Amino acid sequence: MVEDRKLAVLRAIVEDYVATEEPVGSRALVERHGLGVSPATVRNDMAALEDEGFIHQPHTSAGRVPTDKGYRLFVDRLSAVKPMSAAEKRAIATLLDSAVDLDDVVQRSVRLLSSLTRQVAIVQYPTLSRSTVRHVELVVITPTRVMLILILSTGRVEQRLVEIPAEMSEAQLADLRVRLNQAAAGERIADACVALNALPDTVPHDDQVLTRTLVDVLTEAMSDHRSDERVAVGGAANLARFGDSFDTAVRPLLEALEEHVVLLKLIGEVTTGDAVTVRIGHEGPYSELASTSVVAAGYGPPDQALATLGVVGPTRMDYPGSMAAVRAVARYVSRILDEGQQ
Amino acid sequence: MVEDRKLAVLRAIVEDYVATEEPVGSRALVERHGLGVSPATVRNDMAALEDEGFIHQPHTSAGRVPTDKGYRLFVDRLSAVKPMSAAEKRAIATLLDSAVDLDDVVQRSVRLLSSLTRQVAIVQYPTLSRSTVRHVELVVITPTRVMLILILSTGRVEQRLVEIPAEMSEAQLADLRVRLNQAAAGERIADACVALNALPDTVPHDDQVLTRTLVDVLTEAMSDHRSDERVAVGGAANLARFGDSFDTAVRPLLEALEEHVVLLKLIGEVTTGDAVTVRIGHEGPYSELASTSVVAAGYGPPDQALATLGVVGPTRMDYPGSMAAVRAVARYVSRILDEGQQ
DNA sequence: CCTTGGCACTCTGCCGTGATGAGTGCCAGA
DNA sequence: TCTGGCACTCATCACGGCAGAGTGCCAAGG
Repeated sequence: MVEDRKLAVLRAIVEDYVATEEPVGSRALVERHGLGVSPATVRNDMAALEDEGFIHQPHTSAGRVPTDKGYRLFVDRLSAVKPMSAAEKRAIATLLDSAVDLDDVVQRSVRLLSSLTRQVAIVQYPTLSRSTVRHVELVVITPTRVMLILILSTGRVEQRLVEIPAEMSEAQLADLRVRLNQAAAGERIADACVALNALPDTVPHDDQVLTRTLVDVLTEAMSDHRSDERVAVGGAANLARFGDSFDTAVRPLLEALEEHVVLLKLIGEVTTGDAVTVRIGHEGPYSELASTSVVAAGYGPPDQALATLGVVGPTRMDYPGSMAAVRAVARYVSRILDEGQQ
Repeated sequence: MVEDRKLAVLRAIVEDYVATEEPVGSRALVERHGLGVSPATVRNDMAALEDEGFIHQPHTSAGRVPTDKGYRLFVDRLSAVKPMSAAEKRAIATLLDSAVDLDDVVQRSVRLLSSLTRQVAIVQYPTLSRSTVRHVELVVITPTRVMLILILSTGRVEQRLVEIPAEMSEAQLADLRVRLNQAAAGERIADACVALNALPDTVPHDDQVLTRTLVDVLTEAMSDHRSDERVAVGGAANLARFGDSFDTAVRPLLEALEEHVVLLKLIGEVTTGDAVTVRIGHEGPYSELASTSVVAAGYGPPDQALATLGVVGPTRMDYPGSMAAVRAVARYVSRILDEGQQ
């Protein structure tokens, strides 16, 4: 079937171009892949593929390079996600299992992803919005200062130092601690905010101001967007590997890496939950990053994605490998977080 | 005085080279700086400076470029730390004043430093070793799991989830909390470890195993070197500005930025407390970073440096400006931390 | 109808050449 | 001690020609 061979040619072009980083010609193609036809035949197919917009030649008498559309077809129909080797799986498992806390899990994931894919890795911290409040703790620092500690189901801890208007007795403190936890513990962030804000009206008049102060700080801490926006980045050194496309890929990416909001938007628009999302070149939201691709996946409990992780690299990247690594890491991280949960 | 003019020539060469990034010749020198002598005279001085190893010419018939030794002389004797403008001072103050917690202070400092100097900024988190324990908190998560929270005087919070061998009553928990705090609160890390480790012997026999478990986790958390080694990095996008020296400067730096241990060693060997340290090119500990310089300063309470912050860039950098920015930020951060202390 | 070998054509990349110009070192004179 | 002059050295650039890779097209064969 002719159509089949054309797709085989496209696949071969993508694979060769990713491997060699150079435009690939018809001769090299038939030699390296056992296509069983002559270069001339391949040339005809290439001309057709070019007409359809899947490949493109930088100039007459150069080899062909896949277009974004070509990569898209490759990812959608021509590539199988290649399974991780047993050794890689073991490496992932042992590295992540020995993480001591949430921060550590995220840090290790970033390192893992970047070294597995030899690409820039991005891991979003679990978002607050979908997690629940596990505990609220009050600690007296000085007579007029209290440290407010908020522990969430994801393991994230937020602390705030609060100035209180007047001294407070141990009994008051204990009472308040109980009340705060009754209102918030076990609730989702949004629900906890509502419950907490109703709290001041239920306490003795003398405590109302104090309670209001604390509740305000708590709700601020919960809705603090900083926490939603936190990401970890790693593997920037891998950018050095494609020093050739410095201005089109390295520089814009370096700039983007500083802007965590940009990164979140890059890897963030993943709705499909478990599946791996691939955004190729111009498909992404930023025109400056038109020659980079993103491979990302959500992670978290099976039913709901807490956050996203992924890698960013040049459009000319090893998609099957990256997709496999991203999927594997996302799964393991989900499992780790799930275990830490109870 | 001849010697004086030679130094003036060196200063002019450094300033011009930093500004233009190109080897500077005798003619350009007398034109741009009012040296009052002819190019020929300057050439003689240059020849002398070259003999003494302060400057160097890439090839015959090229202008001169300062050597590391030349930059060193410039930094030590020829440059005054240029004071920050009032606007800059205000910007630093307002940005840092609105930080909400330790993490935020560090993050903001990194951003500040990198945007002030247009260089890569590195800020070490305050080290544990010199800080004191402010409070230890126990929170029951499930009947056999306890969240242990350690709050330090620097504002740093460490949390650990601990499996306990048997269920524990509220009373036991409260008792233990008091005991732990009596032993550790207010003490330096090292002293707290000693006191805590003596604790299990003083409690009723039934509680000994439990206490031992918790104490072990606490001491582990305190001596956890991860925390000593934490650094924040920012401004990597500024690396894009010297894309010319990609292989000699950008690539090694990118690689170093991943290795936080390396970064700590880079900015870390500062003993002088308040003063700004400059390490130029080969003076540093890593031969791969021979064409980069580090400007760093310790910060923390007046008497003791808690940690270090600084910038890394090409040897061809604006030393007076960088030194001023580093010093200013170090001072403001010290003040902020000091205020947060009480 | 598809495939194939052949052939002319079009580029890019590379190399050697020569001209240009910036910058130096040195020397003799003020 | 400074200065102007002069010969000299290199890097850089533009130019032209050459080799090589790769294509498109065509006519012949399965």
